[in-house]
Amino acid sequence: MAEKILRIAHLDMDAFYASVELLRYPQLKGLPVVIGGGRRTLDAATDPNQLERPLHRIPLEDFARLKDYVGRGVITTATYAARQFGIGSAMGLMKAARLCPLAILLPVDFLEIRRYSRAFKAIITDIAPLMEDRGVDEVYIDFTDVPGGQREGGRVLARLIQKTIFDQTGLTCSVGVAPNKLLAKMASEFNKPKGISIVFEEDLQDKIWPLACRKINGIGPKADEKLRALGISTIGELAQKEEAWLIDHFGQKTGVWMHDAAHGRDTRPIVTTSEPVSISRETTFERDLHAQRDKAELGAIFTRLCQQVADDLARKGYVGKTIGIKLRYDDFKCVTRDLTLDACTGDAQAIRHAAGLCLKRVPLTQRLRLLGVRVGSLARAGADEQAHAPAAVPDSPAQLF
DNA sequence: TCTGGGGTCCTAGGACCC
DNA sequence: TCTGGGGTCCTAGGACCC
Repeated sequence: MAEKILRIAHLDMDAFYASVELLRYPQLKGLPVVIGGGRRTLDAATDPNQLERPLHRIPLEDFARLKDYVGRGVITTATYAARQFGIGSAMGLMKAARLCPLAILLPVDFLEIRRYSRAFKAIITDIAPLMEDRGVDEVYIDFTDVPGGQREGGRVLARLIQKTIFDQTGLTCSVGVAPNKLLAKMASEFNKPKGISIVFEEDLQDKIWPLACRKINGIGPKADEKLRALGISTIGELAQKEEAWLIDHFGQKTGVWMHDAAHGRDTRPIVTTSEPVSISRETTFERDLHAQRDKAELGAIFTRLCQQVADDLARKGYVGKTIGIKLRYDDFKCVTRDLTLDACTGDAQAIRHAAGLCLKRVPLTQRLRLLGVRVGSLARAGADEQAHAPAAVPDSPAQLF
């Protein structure tokens, strides 16, 4: 019997949002479909009175009505047929409408997405219990000690999981199996869709070094740009650099990490459970609002956000003691302020009060496009039942704007 | 006619304590 | 009265990810 080696898998659902929609609307296969939306699209999608969710043709000729409907929504995903028009994820829906007036718009059905997300993860943990949740459509799985996890480098188990997910949900996924999370994540992208890629340590030069640095999970647009400016565009080129040189240019921590990553080294374990660090709610307004002129509207939104955060905390069973706000101005510049209380709270009024104090520390002459409320430094509710005295200062929402 | 929402982690400076 | 550190907490901003 061959020696047991570390086998870490990264599983990524193929076009998850679009695939879930296509299960419901198979007649849309091959058509340009964009999935996403603003508040109104989402309201329509979750309206229990609408038994059948409408399919919306984007009518270019009625731009005003469309704008009113999709607002400032962005695209979550687009089918391949839509991508051919230049439409892509995170693009504004209005821009997409211009690029492809006949595209079909589907609101994201979050309940359905969550249902399928839970379903495929349950299938995985039934087969391989050590799973790390990385969002709705991605997980890491430790194959090392699972039956079949060592056969063909993990291919046999990957195939079993793929097939079981497909048989039970109709959805497809791609899997990469490697000695660690870093390499597994890259491997899962090699053969999309429905791909399986097996990477061993000795594959580093052949399979990893030719890739762009941007393929490393953790190197984003900024770091990539800086690397390019230094004449480095592939992982292989990055690997040629001395660690000390990278530390000089990127700092101690990032420099060491980059050097390790380029050589395929990653010792992060699979994390099967984790506690949240913060819980927040934010909203982009349908139009930019002014602190003075739109005082009432902003005040109402602010109060609603605080209430939503309080509800989220209660539902998840947390309280927190750092209350923060986030503002985005009409020029997209962003500021945050926070305030740490003496004790944890989950109370909407207390959150509203603390957030109000934060708001007073921020310039409010410019129009706003987004407002957010955050609670951090979380603790489990009821862990210590210290009665948090409600602030003596009267809550005065109207004065804040 | 641009650009969502919900997160995590890191850095860096200042306060404050030992 | 000059010269130190280290450690922790708080705050603000930013990069990055899904």
